[in-house]
Amino acid sequence: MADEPPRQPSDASAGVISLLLAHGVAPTRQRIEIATLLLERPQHLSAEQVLVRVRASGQHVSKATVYNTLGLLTRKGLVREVVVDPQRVVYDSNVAPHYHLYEVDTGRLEDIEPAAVSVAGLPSLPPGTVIEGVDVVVRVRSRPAEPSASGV
Amino acid sequence: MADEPPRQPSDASAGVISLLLAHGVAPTRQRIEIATLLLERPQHLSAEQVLVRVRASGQHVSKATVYNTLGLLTRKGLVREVVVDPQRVVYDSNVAPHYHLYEVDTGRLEDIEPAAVSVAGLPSLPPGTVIEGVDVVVRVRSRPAEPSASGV
DNA sequence: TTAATTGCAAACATTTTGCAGGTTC
DNA sequence: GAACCTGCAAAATGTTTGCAATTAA
Repeated sequence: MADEPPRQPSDASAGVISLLLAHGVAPTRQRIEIATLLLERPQHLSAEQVLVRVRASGQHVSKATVYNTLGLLTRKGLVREVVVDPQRVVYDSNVAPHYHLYEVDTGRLEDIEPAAVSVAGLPSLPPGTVIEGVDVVVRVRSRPAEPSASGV
Repeated sequence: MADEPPRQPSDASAGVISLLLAHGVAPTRQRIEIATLLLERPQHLSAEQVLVRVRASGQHVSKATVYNTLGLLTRKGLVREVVVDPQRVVYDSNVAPHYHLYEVDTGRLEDIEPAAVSVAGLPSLPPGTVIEGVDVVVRVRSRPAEPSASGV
């Protein structure tokens, strides 16, 4: 009843709304905001980073809603959780099959094309189980291993 | 509790003590206890599980010491951290190259022989970096994929 | 002795939860 | 109008840290 102008979906939002609907996610303002931000391009964001960016864009979203939404989007297959750091879940907007390269010194996470790695000969699975996914993480250090005895 | 006999290193402890010394770790009672428990056979234990088992064996070890020791043993190459669950680090007493199979429903973690999987064609690494390790985690679900209403 | 190690509890960071109030269809 | 969603704050992990007391070499 208030004379607030109705929210006009932008082009980007329109696409995201369709996507959310297609995946059975009710497109609320917060979810649209979060999904638009994440799906705009392939990237890796933590919940905290999502919160900061959404707020930076002028919208208000609570921390709880960010967590709820990221969990929902993951369950619905719109984003993917990546576990490389034990203390922080990263959400990957690239849900196509691919692997990761993780720089342990900097925390930088980078996609690896699936073609670049071949995983073959998977083991016999426990009975009654199916593969949900195969995660490959190449961990790299920024400095070459230094010999323990002699310096350079 | 008073007239507790002085702790005599058992055969197992003797081996562990040598191992600790060989890796530059001062063999204190707590470290011996934790290392003996972990290295007794290939297994995956969380810090909490280590704490419970050490105490079950009659020794007292504080939570802080368990965390400190597990971190130390990891740094010294006696155990390996496995990150599959974002909310819990698992310590693997098998430091030989191998991969993991993770049952997401039960939390069960199982080793996969490296021969069972082939990872080839690693990508070009960022300049100045070296591979620290390649983690492969096969995630399986206990139930077959149920058909979703809409295609993926 | 002397330096390292332990234990306790408080601090911390991340994520989850309960519930009142708001929004949507 | 009914059902769902959001926000706030408190709770629930899991892990780290500060510092005094203890232990090992």
